[in-house]
Amino acid sequence: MVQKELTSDWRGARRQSAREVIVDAAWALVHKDGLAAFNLRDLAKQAGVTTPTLYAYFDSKHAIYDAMFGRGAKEFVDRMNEPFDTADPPAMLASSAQRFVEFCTSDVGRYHLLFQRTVPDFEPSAESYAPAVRALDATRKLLAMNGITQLRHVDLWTAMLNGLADQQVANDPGGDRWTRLVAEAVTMFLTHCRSTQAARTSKAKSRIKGVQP
Amino acid sequence: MVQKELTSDWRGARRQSAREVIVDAAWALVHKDGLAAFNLRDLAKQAGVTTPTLYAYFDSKHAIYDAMFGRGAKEFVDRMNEPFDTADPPAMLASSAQRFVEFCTSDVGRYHLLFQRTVPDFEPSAESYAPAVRALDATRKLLAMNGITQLRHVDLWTAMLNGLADQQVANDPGGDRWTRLVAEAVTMFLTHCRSTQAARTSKAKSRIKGVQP
DNA sequence: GTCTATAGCTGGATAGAC
DNA sequence: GTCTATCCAGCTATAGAC
Repeated sequence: MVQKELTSDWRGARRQSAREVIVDAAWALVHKDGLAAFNLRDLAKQAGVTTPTLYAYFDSKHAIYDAMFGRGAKEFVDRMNEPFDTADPPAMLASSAQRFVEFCTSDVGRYHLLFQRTVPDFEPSAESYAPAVRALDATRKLLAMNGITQLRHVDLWTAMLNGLADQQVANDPGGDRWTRLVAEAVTMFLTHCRSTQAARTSKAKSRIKGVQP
Repeated sequence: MVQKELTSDWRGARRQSAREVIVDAAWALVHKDGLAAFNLRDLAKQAGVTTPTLYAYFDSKHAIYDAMFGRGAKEFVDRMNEPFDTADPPAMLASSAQRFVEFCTSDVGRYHLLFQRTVPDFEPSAESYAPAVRALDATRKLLAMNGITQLRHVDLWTAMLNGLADQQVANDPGGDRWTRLVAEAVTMFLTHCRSTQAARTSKAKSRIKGVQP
């Protein structure tokens, strides 16, 4: 029951492209009707095949979720790694934040699968998850460019952006009540990190000079 | 098919208390196995009755969700409105934030039903939702005590706390990786609001004095 | 009101012909 | 590999006896 992932021969290539077609259809359905309504009968119809044919390419529904997750994670890292139209670190960070929230709110089903883990008993495989890790690394790098290296602050960053996206999706879908707050949130965050950074630095200097607070 | 809500006579009171027993059992199950696993067979067993008996007290599964939501919302407002052990507005706000995140993370199923709306096609009735509105009003009042009255800032507050709770529940259940950041987040938020408040005030003063920036 | 029994539906997964 | 046909599990909801 092992899935062939090889694409070295034309046989594998055909198989792989057929899998892609199915994943295309799956995302089209989820985008239209939401993740909760997703089922294999509708998927087969959308892909122009029958249910058993799906099982020629995937072992189970969860395997399809996994392929969908992989696709979504790849879209995510690709979007987050697109070049910025500025070299100013704070501006890049703000851009990145905008991208993140826009990515989340532009496809609610994708957001639920990738970030909310709303599918019972589903966990992505390491392969599918890998791109998401790369995206987080890119974010960490961007934060570091702004002098932000503490895990505490990285976590605060993800929580803040996730919260904005979540409120937008849950309470004002299609609107901009929370997305429009992104720039302000970034400013708030940067100001805060700089001030605590400054405090730490001056504390360190004081210690060096032997001064007690 | 209308549910009797009257408790004026002993008949209605008995009925109401039977409903409470069922809702008790429902929450016990959800607390144990999660919201996604919740079904009526298990609920009947837990409540010590059979499935049809549930329908003597509720019209549908959604009606049970609604009663559960009402209970959860009441717990929420009760917890949020407990007296604070301080009269200092910023300290009260910080306490409130701690309470909120602790409330969310202490029962994941409850968090999903109340705040994530993860049940397909379920929306709480106005009656069940009412306590949640009162809780948000209380939060608004607390923020106002700290000089924060703009809708923008209220929304930023809810997004930030929701984000912290969500990350905690989704990525570190049972831990404290994000909950321990609450105090810092509150400080960041308050500092930010004060500074923009000051900017607005001085801008207004400048306008009065006829000074251009 | 409470039970036994079951209808009726949905949806994942498979057998076997072609 | 793809189909038709079907199985089977799990679930909400109801019929009818007591």
